[in-house]
Amino acid sequence: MSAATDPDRGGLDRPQVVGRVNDWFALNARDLPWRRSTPWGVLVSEFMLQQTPVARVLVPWAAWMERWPTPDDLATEPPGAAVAAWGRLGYPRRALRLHQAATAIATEHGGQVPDDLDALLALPGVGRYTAAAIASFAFGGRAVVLDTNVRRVLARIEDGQQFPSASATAAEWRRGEQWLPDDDATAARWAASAMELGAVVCTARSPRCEQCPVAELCRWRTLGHPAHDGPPRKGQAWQGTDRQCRGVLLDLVRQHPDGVAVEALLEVWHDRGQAERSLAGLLADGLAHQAGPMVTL
DNA sequence: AATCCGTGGAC
DNA sequence: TGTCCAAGGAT
Repeated sequence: MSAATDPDRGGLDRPQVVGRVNDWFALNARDLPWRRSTPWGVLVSEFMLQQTPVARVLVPWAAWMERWPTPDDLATEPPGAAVAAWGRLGYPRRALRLHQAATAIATEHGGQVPDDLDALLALPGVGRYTAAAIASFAFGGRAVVLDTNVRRVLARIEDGQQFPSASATAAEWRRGEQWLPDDDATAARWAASAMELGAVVCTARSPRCEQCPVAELCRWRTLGHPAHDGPPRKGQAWQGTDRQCRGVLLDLVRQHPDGVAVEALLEVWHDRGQAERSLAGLLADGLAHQAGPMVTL
């Protein structure tokens, strides 16, 4: 069966799409600083970019790399320094995991970020996406890089759907393998270009189809941009949650490098019981530490 | 598999 | 103004 008639591909010529998107990327790639950095710089950027937009990462990433240019530099310092430097990027446990990853790289990999997918996957805070991203972006390797952008791009081009499912399925990872060009260089380029397309053109809210290099090949566009019809995509609750409470508490600790009294800390949240529970969680997670009546990072 | 885990910008 | 969503990972 030819590629043009294979129903699994929706009549899509995948190599043609890859070629067009890669050509588009060659002319339109953003000049992001981690794209001209070291493997460590790439790793740091990937941690920071987990659920955090590029625009908010640029400044903290530069400061981080200035202060800790290598994994050894970070591993030498206490975890609290990483949490402090993380600032308001969100999900501060990522700072802890980044410190743990740096420590593992220092002790188990001679201070060099590994280029092997399995070795990367074994690092704290590195999952399937991040391992593939580092292998591909930092080392030019051939790996399936499947993030929210790529998932949305493929859902639209090939499935004709506005949005992919809530989380990546085994079928999507298999399909990602089928999309992957044979040679390392083209595969690495595709990994970056597909993500870039999703990030700046094929966006979730307002896709810029007029700027898309594969608009005439896109099934979603051909079908007239049908709205999402699957199960409603539920947003995360926020008001009054432990997450909000933890955020408030940790922010106060962050603002006081010399420590905050437990009593003063618990007073900033209206629900005493929830504040106590949240503080206990932060302490258990290692995001905060208590010495007598005082709490520090 | 479903939930939890921060923060801020865009609309 | 409130909702949505952003280069996910761990449990």
